[in-house]
Amino acid sequence: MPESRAASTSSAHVLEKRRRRRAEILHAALTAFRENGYHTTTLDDIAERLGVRKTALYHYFPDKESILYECHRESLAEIERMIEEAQGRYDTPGGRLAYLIREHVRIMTEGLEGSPLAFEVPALSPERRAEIVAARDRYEGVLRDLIVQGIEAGEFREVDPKIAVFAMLGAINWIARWYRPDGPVHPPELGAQFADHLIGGLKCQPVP
Amino acid sequence: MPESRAASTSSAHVLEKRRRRRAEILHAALTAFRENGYHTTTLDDIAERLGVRKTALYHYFPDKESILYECHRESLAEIERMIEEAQGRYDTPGGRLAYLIREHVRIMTEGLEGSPLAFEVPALSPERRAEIVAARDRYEGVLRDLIVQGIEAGEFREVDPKIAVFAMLGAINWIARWYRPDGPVHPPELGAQFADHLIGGLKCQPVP
DNA sequence: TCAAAATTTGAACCTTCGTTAAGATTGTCA
DNA sequence: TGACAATCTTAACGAAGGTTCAAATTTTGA
Repeated sequence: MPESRAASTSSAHVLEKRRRRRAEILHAALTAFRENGYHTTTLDDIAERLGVRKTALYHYFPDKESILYECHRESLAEIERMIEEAQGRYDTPGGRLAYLIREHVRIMTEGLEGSPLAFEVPALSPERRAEIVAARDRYEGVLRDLIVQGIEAGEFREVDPKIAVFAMLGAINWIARWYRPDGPVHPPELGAQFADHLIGGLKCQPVP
Repeated sequence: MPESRAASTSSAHVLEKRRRRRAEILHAALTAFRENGYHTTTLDDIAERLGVRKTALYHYFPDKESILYECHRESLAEIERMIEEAQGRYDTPGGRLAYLIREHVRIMTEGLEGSPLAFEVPALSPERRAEIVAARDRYEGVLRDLIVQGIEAGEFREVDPKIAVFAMLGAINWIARWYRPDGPVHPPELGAQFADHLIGGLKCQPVP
């Protein structure tokens, strides 16, 4: 069972090579999942993108769901890194929120890393789903807190923070559905407009 | 083949009964699809919700995909009815847009009708998918036009209309992912806040 | 260069689930 | 009530695709 082999038996070079191969597989899988969804993507599909037979994948992952799971883990790691970065970086809640939106958009578009996190969560086993959902909830909590702070500071009007966060995350996650790297929309402008749109909507009372 | 039987052979009463049963099946399927996704939902799951064996479903629909397809058709009909209603109803682009957002939110929450339209599109066959996507594109075009009009009228700031529409639809479609009829969020407030948030964000230049 | 480890392959297995066929039960209506 | 349609059930099929396994091939490192 190569999957659980102790690191001590292999040289650093071999391990590094293996790590890279795993990353390649994850990337191929991620793209396939994004294009066709988890369930309609077969292991053959993923293997074909790598010029290999599907059984070769079992040398790196114990089963199909684990591939999806690792995609989720990577997304979450990226999100959490982003939250770290945001700490004490801007002095207004709106500023921090704008930063998070721009970064999240970047993550969603760069390498499409955030895509599976947006969809395909129900495909995971209960335990893994719980883990992913818990992490996602933490992130939502961070956003909610920023909105509450913005309201208290008078920067935002009084909205239901929970609903506002759902609106933002919906807009961002939906990117996985329409964005294409070779399309006309470019990530930086996308992030900027999303930040303006979603945060502007919290600041201004629309006239009825 | 009861699926293609001519109407003339059956009485109005029988046809009406059959129509209601079909609606029941669609509703059960819709709920199941929404909770677990199309692919993880089995015909047994749907049948169980109706207290019936899965083969009974074949008396009403030729196959599983057709059930999903009919869900989509109903969603689209609802959306198109909504667009009709909006015609010449408000005099500013922002007003019409706000109406559409509120109504779309209502459709998404009432009976969860809009849910499958939001997700599960890739599960359809190419022909059917093309049909659904075309209708969805028309809807997006309506929204885009309203935004362009709003910009020209000076009601909105200058944004990329396409991106703005994706932000709105993302926020709205995402409702299917988190909204629960027995949850704390109530549709009318949800629709109102979404309209304020998403349209307010088009009106006001956020200070950086 | 050579033995051991790593990687990939081909073939077969097995489960799930959509689907079909034929018959039983229920409902309709003259 | 009786014939016919409508509805549902039981049993079984078959294809798709994830998984296992033993063997072949390639790579590693001394």
